[in-house]
Amino acid sequence: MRRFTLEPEQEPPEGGADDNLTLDYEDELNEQQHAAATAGGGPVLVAAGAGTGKTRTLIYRLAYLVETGTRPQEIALLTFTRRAAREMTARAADLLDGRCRDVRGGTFHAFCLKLLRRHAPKLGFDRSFSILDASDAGDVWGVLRTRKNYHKGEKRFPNKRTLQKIGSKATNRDLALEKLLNDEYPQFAAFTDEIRKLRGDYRQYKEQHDLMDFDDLLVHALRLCEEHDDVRERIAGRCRHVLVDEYQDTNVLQAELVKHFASVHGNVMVVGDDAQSIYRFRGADFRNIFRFPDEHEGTRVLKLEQNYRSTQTILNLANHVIEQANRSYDKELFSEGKPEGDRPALVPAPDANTESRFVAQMALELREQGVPLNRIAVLFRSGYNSYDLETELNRRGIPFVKYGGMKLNEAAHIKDLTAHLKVLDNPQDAASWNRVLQLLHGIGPKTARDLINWLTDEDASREPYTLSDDWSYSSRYIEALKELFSTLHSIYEADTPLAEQVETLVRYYEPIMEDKYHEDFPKRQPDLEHFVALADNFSDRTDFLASLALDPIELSALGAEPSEDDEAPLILSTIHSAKGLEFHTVFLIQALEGVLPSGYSLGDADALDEELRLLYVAITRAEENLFASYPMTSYRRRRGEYMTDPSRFLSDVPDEILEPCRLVEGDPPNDNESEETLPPASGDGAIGGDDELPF
DNA sequence: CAGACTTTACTTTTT
DNA sequence: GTAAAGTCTG
Repeated sequence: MRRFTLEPEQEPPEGGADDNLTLDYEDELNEQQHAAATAGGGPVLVAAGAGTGKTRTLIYRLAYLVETGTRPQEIALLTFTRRAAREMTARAADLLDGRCRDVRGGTFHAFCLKLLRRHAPKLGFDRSFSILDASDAGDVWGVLRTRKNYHKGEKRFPNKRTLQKIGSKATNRDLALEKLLNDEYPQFAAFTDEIRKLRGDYRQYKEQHDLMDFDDLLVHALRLCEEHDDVRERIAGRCRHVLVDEYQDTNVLQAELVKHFASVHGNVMVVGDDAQSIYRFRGADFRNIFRFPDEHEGTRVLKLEQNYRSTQTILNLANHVIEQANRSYDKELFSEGKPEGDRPALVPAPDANTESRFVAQMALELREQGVPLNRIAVLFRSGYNSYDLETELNRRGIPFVKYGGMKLNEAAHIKDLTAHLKVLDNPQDAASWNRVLQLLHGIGPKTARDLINWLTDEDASREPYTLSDDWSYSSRYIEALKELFSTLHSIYEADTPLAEQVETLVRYYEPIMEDKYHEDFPKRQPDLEHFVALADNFSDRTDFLASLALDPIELSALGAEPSEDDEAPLILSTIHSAKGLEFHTVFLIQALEGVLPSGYSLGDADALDEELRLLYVAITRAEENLFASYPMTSYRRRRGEYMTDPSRFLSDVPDEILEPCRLVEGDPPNDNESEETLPPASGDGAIGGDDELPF
């Protein structure tokens, strides 16, 4: 017999021999960054303060690994958003002319999805299982809740949305239902047994119908690793290096997953900042970052401390704010190589619209000074905090994009349309059938339920999307149902490209939408076209639906497609969505008690601390200027106009750190520097020449 | 039983 | 401004 000898695989050279490297890591990075980027194998924890070049370090880390012989496919880069993953791999690819492009990366959820698509049968699921987003999941809870008639009881039973939240929290925090209910939902503690039963039903339902919600992606990936050693080894074998960004925002499940992914090669680097943990509400636990060294033996802890982003005056405020926390954070940020800068300003405005005018005017002034609009961000706690500003910006024709608002797939008409696609993708998906059927005239909750029972009948071996003889349809809806089925069936049979399928559905759905939303049909209609265009980027329906769920499109970003010569837009963003980004100037609006900190957090010290960290994140986004503003009066439907209080986190900050300012209406008078002037209150003709800008 | 209509309560942040 | 629950009518 002939023998072949395989040459041993070439081991990547460990650091040191930097002669062959194309990048000068020592020159491009500071000492601490360099240490992190070129660290050898084994577990490494990088504790990085805000603005210390964390992203830059990770990018150079990627480049370094690839340059020293790790194949990009064997690097797993786990980030918090897809945007972050894309940006990072693209920037690393730029450094090494494309060589980093094949790094495997994405969110935990997306990464797990890929694993599960491959291995789902081992867990009793079909490979083509569908994904439920939070609202789909809520719909399933709703179906089960009605089925059990819990809503008819004497006392108020939690609604489907709340049930979904409760279930998800218990899963993500790995918490007993009873404890969660007692601690956080005492008003529903009496229903513990019912909710537990319902949760069992929910789990069973998903298994029977090949559905996974967001949490299941983590839970089942974990099961895969725990119950199938061979699979775990195969997966982990392909993770020669695991890199995790924003580790302070991982939950218990994700921390476990990281351990499994690194279980073969043991090369895992996590980067994070406990002071920036802002996802407690979805089960994140900043303590993960402290536990990491205990869980991974031989962890080296590296620190990034020098801040390159912000001026010292901005950092003074950040440091002062974070000191108010119950827990202490050991990092004191100091600025490196930046001028002192202007003091951050605290700007009270008489009302929300004045606040909006202030922001709009300042943004335009900065723009005149040569700061591009997309280097200016307006940050706020919740999506609705910017409504007034959006109106004001529209009125002035200032272009903007908003992150963290309504998503395309959350709009009712898009959900209707997607439900049809889901039913095509998975005829067992009762929640989607429920939505689809109830769009038809003559079908309400009861009829829909009966029809669904028949449609999703397990042993039914009939051709899908066809009517059956042994069912008595009412004449009330039979015509509509026939049309629905013939549309679905034609798509099912024809196997046309996805975009055409969607096109067909749009043509079917449009009249229904016109009827259902006739008052704002014109506003919604363009979205349907966008949706078709979106589908055109995918060839596989299941992929399209998964991407829609895991990588939702900002509704506002769709309307304004960036044509080349359009000016870059002003950035409006929730603080959460602004994580990891930096801007020349930051306006923090609605810095109000009850908003930031949110009214929901007031009773709970831990929750309050998280609100404080949120403020800290907002402040540390700013490079040069920071304006925190709030309206002194506000308006709410029931209460009418009322007086507000500024955020407790900002009201007691010494003047040397946060400069109190005053807004003055009217003509620009004296040169008092602490006063910003506004043009006279609007009305149509009142806008001065300064405001008529060449947009 | 569906659907139009009314009343009521609630509305964070994201994968 | 919306979604869920309640009420009335055909």
